[in-house]
Amino acid sequence: MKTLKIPEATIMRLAVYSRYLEHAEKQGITTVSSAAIADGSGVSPAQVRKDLAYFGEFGTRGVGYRTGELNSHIRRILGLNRCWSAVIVGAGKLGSALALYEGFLSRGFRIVGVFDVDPGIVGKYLGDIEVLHVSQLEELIAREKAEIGIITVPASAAQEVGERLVKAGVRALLNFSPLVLNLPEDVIVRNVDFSLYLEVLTFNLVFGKIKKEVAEEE
Amino acid sequence: MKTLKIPEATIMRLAVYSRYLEHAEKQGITTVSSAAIADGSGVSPAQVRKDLAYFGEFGTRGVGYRTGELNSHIRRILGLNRCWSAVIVGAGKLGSALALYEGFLSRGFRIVGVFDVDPGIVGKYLGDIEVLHVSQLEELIAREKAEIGIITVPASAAQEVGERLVKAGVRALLNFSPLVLNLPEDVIVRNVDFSLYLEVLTFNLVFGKIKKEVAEEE
DNA sequence: TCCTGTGAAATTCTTCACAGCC
DNA sequence: GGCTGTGAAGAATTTCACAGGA
Repeated sequence: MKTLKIPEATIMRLAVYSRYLEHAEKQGITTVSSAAIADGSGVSPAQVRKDLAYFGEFGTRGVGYRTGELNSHIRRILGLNRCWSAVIVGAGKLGSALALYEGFLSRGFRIVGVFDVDPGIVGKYLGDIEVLHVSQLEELIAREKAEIGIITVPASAAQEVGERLVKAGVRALLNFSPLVLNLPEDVIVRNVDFSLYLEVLTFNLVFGKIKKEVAEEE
Repeated sequence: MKTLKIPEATIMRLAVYSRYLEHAEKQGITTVSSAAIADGSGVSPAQVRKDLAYFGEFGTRGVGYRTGELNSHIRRILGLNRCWSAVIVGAGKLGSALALYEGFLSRGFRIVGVFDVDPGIVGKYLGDIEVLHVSQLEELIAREKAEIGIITVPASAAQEVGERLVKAGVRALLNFSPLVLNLPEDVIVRNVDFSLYLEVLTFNLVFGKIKKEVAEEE
C-alpha cells in the first residue's frame, strides 16, 4: 500500500501555519509566500512548501498562496471542516479553565460534558454547562456522540478514566496527567504536561550556559 | 567545538522518564530496567538507553538502574536540582489555573508573580499570591530574579508582553498564545496551544480512518 | 523575474545487534 | 543469564538547489 506516512511534526506545523494565516487574513493580507508563512511560524520556507506538498499543490508559482484558500485547505486536512464534540473529565482548576476556554470553539471544538467525582464540584456550572458526576459519563458520551476525551484528573485516577472513556466509545484522548496511559493501540493519545515544558526551558537555560562556556574555551 | 547536540525529543523523554521513576519510587520499586522505563513511557528500551547515554553511564550491566539515583541524575540534567522562579502574565482562566497548579512546585517551579491589566482582576488573590498590575512587571522580575515567563494573555498582546519580559531580564518563555513570538535568538521560547493538540487528534481520527479504508481496498 | 513544487543530498534521529560487565 | 552501553546500520526528516510555470 502506498499511503505515505505524514510526520507528526508536519501536522503540528500545519496547525501553526493555520493560525498565522488566520492572523494574516484579519490584517487583510490576501496573498502570502512560503517565506511569509515561515517567518510567522518560526520555520524555513522550504519546510513550509514540503509540508504542504504532502497534501497537494495549493500555490501559484511566482505568486504565492491565497491566504483564505490555503487556510481552508489546511483546516480540511486537519479535520476542522466539521465540529467535534469533546468531554472533560476532572473539573478542578485546569479542567474548569479548559471548559471555559474560548479558543476551542473558534477552532470547531465543542465541550459537551464536564465530569467530576467531588460532590462539592458536581452540580456547579461552568459557563452554561453543568458539571456531572462521572457515573453519567457513558450515557452522555453515547448521547452526544463525543469522540474526544480530555483527562484532567489526578495521576492516580488517569489510567482508570482513560479506560472508561475508551470503553464508552471515545477514540482520541488528550491527557493532562503526568503519567503515560496504557491503552489499546488504535486509541489516539497525546500528552500535555506543563511542568514538562518548563523543564525543557530549564534544560536549555542551564545547557545553553554550558555551551557558551565551552565555546569560549576554544 | 565538540559539544554534541542533544535532541529536544531526548529532553522531553527524560522528563517523562523522570515522572515514571517518581511513580515507581512511590511504589517501592528500587531497581528498574530500561525495558521497564520504556514500558512506562511509551518508547523503546534502546531509546531509553541512548537518551541516557548522552549524559553518562547511570546503570549497572546485568542489573538495571537504581530508581531514585537515576531520577536524581535526570533531574540534575534537566536543571531541577535548584528552584526556578517564574512569573505569569495574564490572569484569565488559564493564567489563574496555572498559578494555582500544584504540579509546578513539586518539580521545583515557584510562581513569584501574576500580572494582568484588567482592574477587575488586579488585586485578587490566587492562593496566597496577589495579582499585580502589569506596570509592576519589571520591578518584581528584578527583585525576585525571575528567569521564566509564562504568557497567558490574548494573542493581540502576546508579542508586546514577550518583548517586555525579555527586556526585564527573563531568559525563557512559555507562550500559551496561538501566535509565534518574534524575539532575539538567545531567548528560549516554547509554545503550548491546546487547540493545536486537539487538531493533532482530529487529523489522526480522520486520517486513521482513511488509511484503514485504503488498506482494505488492497 | 518571482516563487512554487520537488528530486537529491545532507542531516538528524532511531533501531539493531552485540560486546562487556555484573 | 541478564541487562547496560554503544558503534554501525537504517529510517525519517530537513535542507538544498533548481526546474517549471505565472
